[in-house]
Amino acid sequence: MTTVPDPEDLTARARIRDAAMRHIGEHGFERATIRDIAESAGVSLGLVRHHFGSKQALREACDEHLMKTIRRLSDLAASDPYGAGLNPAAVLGPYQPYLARALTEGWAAPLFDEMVDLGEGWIAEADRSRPDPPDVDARSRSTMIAAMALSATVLRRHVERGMGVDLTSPEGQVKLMRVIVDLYSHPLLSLEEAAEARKALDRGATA
Amino acid sequence: MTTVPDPEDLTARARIRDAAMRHIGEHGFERATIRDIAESAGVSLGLVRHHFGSKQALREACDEHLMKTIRRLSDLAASDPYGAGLNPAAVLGPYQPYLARALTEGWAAPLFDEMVDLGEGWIAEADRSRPDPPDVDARSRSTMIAAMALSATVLRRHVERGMGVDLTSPEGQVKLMRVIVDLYSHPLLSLEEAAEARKALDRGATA
DNA sequence: GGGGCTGCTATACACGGGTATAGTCTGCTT
DNA sequence: AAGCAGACTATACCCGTGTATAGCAGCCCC
Repeated sequence: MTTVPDPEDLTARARIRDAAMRHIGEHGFERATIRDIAESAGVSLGLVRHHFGSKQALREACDEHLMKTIRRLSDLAASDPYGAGLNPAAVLGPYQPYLARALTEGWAAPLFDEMVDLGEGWIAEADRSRPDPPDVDARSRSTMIAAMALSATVLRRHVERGMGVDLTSPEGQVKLMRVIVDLYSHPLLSLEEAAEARKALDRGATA
Repeated sequence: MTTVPDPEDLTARARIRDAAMRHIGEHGFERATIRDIAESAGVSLGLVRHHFGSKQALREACDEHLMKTIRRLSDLAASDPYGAGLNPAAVLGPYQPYLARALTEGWAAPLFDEMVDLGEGWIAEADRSRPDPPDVDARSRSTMIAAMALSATVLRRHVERGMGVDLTSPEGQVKLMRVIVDLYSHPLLSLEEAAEARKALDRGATA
């Protein structure tokens, strides 16, 4: 998107980082090998170590780059209220697979927390015009909303199969947004059903 | 939950399988070693191979066991409408980490698809009492709902951090359910906002 | 009671892959 | 011109881990 610069123009260090993000995104951290990454970047094995020191450090550099990129893109998307807000994944483009790995393989906690922070303020504001009092704190709700928003990214393969589209394609993105807009504008539970469910929980029916 | 049988009672084969599910769930398939699994199960390295043949085959046996367990539990939970339906994860107990790995590391597609199937019928029924016509097909919506329902399982660590609870504990489960019930009974988008968002999508504002 | 099966252990093999080291080339500074 | 630093390569090391083989004990069955 937006005319990616020719790989030849990038420094070797950047090429290695990008290759690492692709490989880790596709295969996961363990299965991604430094040798494959080096080959993908068109450099020798030793150069990877020269620039990053270790595989762990390479991963951390990728994380840092991801954070920086996401922050930049989310600032950019803040001006487009109905575009990116609902589907943060849409903005990430090629970084999506890496993000999914980062989230599910344990790291990337700060990124998730940042999303929760953002949503928390958003929710607190929405609560002011809400008729009934919320049953749970805004932060917990924001956490679940963040998790749900990321579910399409994290479970991308399954969602693509279920919806029959390629989520990296423009059509796929539009389809996904339509689904999300529809779901978000129609409650899955009526207020009565919700009240009943809460009662069941109050009775301690967890077992 | 429900008085787990004493590990000593289980056959070695079952002990190995259970240990594998724990280890893979905790560390992922790659980082889980056969040696550690064998030690956890209190058997020798060779016995694992004797019973399962290869690491891949061991994983497949775990998948099969997971499927069987989930089917059994979901049948059981079908009679408890407000209990498990909203939060399938609640039912899985110790199998949750393995399920998360299975979903994010590529396998377990049939399981996800089964959830989508189940939800699709559920949604088709709900559509009949819906005032406005749905914007997208039931299957796509069911897919996203399934993904969202699994997000707490897949992103468990992050959700726990955000909500400040242990999701394996009864209190954590109740808290999670309360959040979900609240979110599902209150649309995040008003119908006007949704209409506006759809318009924006119609105009092709994907970029 | 010997043959053969199953459950199980111990040990060895092979290799992938992260790490480490030595060395070359280029360009810049003094 | 000397020399130094940084980018880069080639090669070797070595440990972890999946896989394979050989062997042993108990048990059933004719």
